[in-house]
Amino acid sequence: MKTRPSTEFVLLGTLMSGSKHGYEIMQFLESALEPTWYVSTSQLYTLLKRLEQNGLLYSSMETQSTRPSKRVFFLTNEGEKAFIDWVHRPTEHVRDFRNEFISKLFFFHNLSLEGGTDLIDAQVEILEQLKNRLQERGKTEQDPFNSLVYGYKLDTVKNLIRWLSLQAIAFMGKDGKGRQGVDKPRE
Amino acid sequence: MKTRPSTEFVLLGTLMSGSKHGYEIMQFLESALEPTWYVSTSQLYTLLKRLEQNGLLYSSMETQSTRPSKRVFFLTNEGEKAFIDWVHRPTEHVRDFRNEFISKLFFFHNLSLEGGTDLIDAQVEILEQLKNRLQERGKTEQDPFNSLVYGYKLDTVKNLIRWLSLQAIAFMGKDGKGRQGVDKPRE
DNA sequence: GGATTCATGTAAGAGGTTACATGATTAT
DNA sequence: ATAATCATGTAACCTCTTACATGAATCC
Repeated sequence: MKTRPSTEFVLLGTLMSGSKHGYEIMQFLESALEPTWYVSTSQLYTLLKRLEQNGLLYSSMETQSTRPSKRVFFLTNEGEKAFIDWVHRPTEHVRDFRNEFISKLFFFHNLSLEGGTDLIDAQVEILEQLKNRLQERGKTEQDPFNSLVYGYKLDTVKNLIRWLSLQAIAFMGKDGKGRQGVDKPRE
Repeated sequence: MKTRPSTEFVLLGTLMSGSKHGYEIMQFLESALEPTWYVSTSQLYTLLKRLEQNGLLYSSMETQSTRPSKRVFFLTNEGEKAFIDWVHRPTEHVRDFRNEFISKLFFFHNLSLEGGTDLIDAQVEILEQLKNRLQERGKTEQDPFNSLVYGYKLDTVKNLIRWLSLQAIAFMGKDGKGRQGVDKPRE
């Protein structure tokens, strides 16, 4: 299965609150996701074109009297579904945490989506499993450099878990929705 | 100034301990840098060719009786200098820490280079500055999502500093060289 | 007889950056 | 006058991944 790059989902996400044209998306990303996500204008227009070709968006030109005409983009049902699936899915790789996971939190907040704490729980679960695998490896590792590396990774993962359990949970409770399912028993 | 990608420096580094042919470099990376760096064979040969074209390596074919002939690569003076410069330079961006900085530590260990603790000190210094900038930003930030993001980044940077000061320093002291300059006063 | 190891590469494509290109309007 | 804002794109290039291509020797 070919996975779509996160940047495309971020663009889809900006259209969840209503149709926008390219320049408007750019401004939105600059103001709202500034410390998290950057998309160059050239890439922005390229991606929008591709998303339309793939049926996740459609667009129509709007002529304006005193301004250049603009191409306004709308989500298709497929596009909306793709975004909703993505935003509820935890991040697989630690390297994607900073951009991808954090921008998911942004959309929970920005769009007042439900299930934010469930996403955090699922993400913690994935990291706990990784933590266990790293601890196993660390035990049997003989080489001092490899031990250092596993120690580093373990340290990183533990810190992520701590941050998720404290800061991210607090953020969701305060500002995002997502209190649904708190009583759902875990297996 | 166009900066060469880290993968090229890693290849140069593998040749610091003596000339090798492509397949040998591949095996070395698999065994010694396995949890840190991966280079596909196709990319490996592409990069070796490019490094030779850029004058950092030269090669000669060696025919073998019972095995396919192999192209053996040697560092040029320029190549050696480029590696030495790179390996002593701290990493600018946090996102490059995991691969780039850690593989620098590997080479200090693997090649018994001097100045490992100096590199760690310089890296800590860079992160301290970043930490200060993030703390400043955090103070004035009003938006709750942006606060979360700055908090996350600050947390990450603090953890890196702690890891460097404890684990990385201990590793250098135990196995790598790099005790030179320990008495050098800091400003 | 079949899998693994040894050994080297090319080609196509995906994702992203940088540079280039245009042009009217509005604010200073 | 000139700089910034509004508004959309193309082209070239870079890094890396995936797939393709070959072929002898040795191990099981």
